[in-house]
Amino acid sequence: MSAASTSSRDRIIEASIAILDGSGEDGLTFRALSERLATGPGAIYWHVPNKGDLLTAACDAIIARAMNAPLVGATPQAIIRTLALGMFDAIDAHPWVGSALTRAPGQLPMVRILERIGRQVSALGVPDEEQWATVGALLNYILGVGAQNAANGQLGRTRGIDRSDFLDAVATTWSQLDPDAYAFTRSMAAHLRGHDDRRDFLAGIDLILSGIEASRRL
Amino acid sequence: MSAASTSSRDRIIEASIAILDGSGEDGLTFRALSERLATGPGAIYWHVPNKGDLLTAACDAIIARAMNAPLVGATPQAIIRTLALGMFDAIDAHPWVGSALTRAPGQLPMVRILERIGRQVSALGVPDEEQWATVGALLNYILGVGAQNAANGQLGRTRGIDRSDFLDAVATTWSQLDPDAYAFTRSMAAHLRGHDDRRDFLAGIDLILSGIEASRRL
DNA sequence: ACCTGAACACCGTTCAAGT
DNA sequence: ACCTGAACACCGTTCAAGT
Repeated sequence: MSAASTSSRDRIIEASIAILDGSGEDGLTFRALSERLATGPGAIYWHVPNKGDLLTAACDAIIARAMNAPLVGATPQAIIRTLALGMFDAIDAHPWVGSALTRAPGQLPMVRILERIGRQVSALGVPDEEQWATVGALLNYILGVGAQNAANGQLGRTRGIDRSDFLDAVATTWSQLDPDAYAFTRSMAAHLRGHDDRRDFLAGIDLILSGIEASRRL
Repeated sequence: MSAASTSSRDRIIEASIAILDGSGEDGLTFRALSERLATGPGAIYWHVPNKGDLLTAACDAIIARAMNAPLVGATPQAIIRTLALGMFDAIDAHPWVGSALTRAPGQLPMVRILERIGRQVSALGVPDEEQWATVGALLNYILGVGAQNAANGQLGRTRGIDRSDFLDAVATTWSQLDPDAYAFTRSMAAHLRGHDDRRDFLAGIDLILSGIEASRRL
């Protein structure tokens, strides 16, 4: 627990996060990593078993910070909203976390989120046999948004276009779709441009929360 | 529209689906693909611009079949349930579709789902300015489950363990977590073994649907 | 117009050899 | 105990050359 000392493994993970933030998932390479750490590719394998585990460890470092933030909120609902927003902001700042999360099912990063949200679902009074499905709904929704954010970030980097240019391009494509076959999608093209991701994310959380409350009243 | 003729591109996509189903995402290689098609790797590039687009095209073929199935259901809610289950079953049969979907945001596969679900959300009477967030909640939830299914399938293949062995391993790990720090996760370990993914998936859809209905009543 | 297959510039991972 | 760096077995993609 000596906060001062930093192990080789910690340095590897920190360097990985820096590379992932700067160059995305494709940028994280054992060669790039070893260059940054002024060592050989083989050295890293002494501390980390493979690339998948390295990505999960980097992901876990981010999730741990987000989930250990102090929880303000009077009600379980308010705390769930705070936790969900914490996840959104973490993934927004580190888009690669969104895809890293889904690739490590049942592992530590996911468990941290499961635990935090699960306790609030329990506090909400959801009966035991419904808790798993209820937490799952919240978790999978957060995961879906996260994965989508990750994909957008990745696309933006590889094609060198920023977010609003990308949304513009999608909106244009949508508005040129067949009016009969894609009436709804066309009607959404306009919304696409100006919409606030964070606000929409929270609206989804609120929808699930009110669904939980409605179920409780039956 | 001559259904009898099959273009080279169609043959490439069919072969890709066969490889993806049999060997997973890592198995889809331009070399493996060209071998199956009895041609050279370069030939494929005449019909498909790159691997990403190939994956999206294969994904779209699966999604198109699922979304074009005849819709039975008296109410918009019932139709949404049918559509969602269609997605679940498609991803269950082709796990790679789950991750391919998230990697093609705003593109055709996603638009097909958006359109089908969006129309029902509209039929539900959700006001225009809430439709985007509402469809997004359903879509992102489905996406999250799909991505998780894809990851499970991938993990199962690379580590050569089947689903129930994997769940067993996760349940064992969870039950050995710290009792104070991970009380909720530990209590879920038992549920993990016997749970029915498809039923839980539908429970999540119903939670969102009842959340939508509750919002409408305000 | 479409196909061939060698070649290029990379990967993750291993492993003998060092300190 | 930990690091080095060459080597192995792959990738996606390109492109001159063919038909």
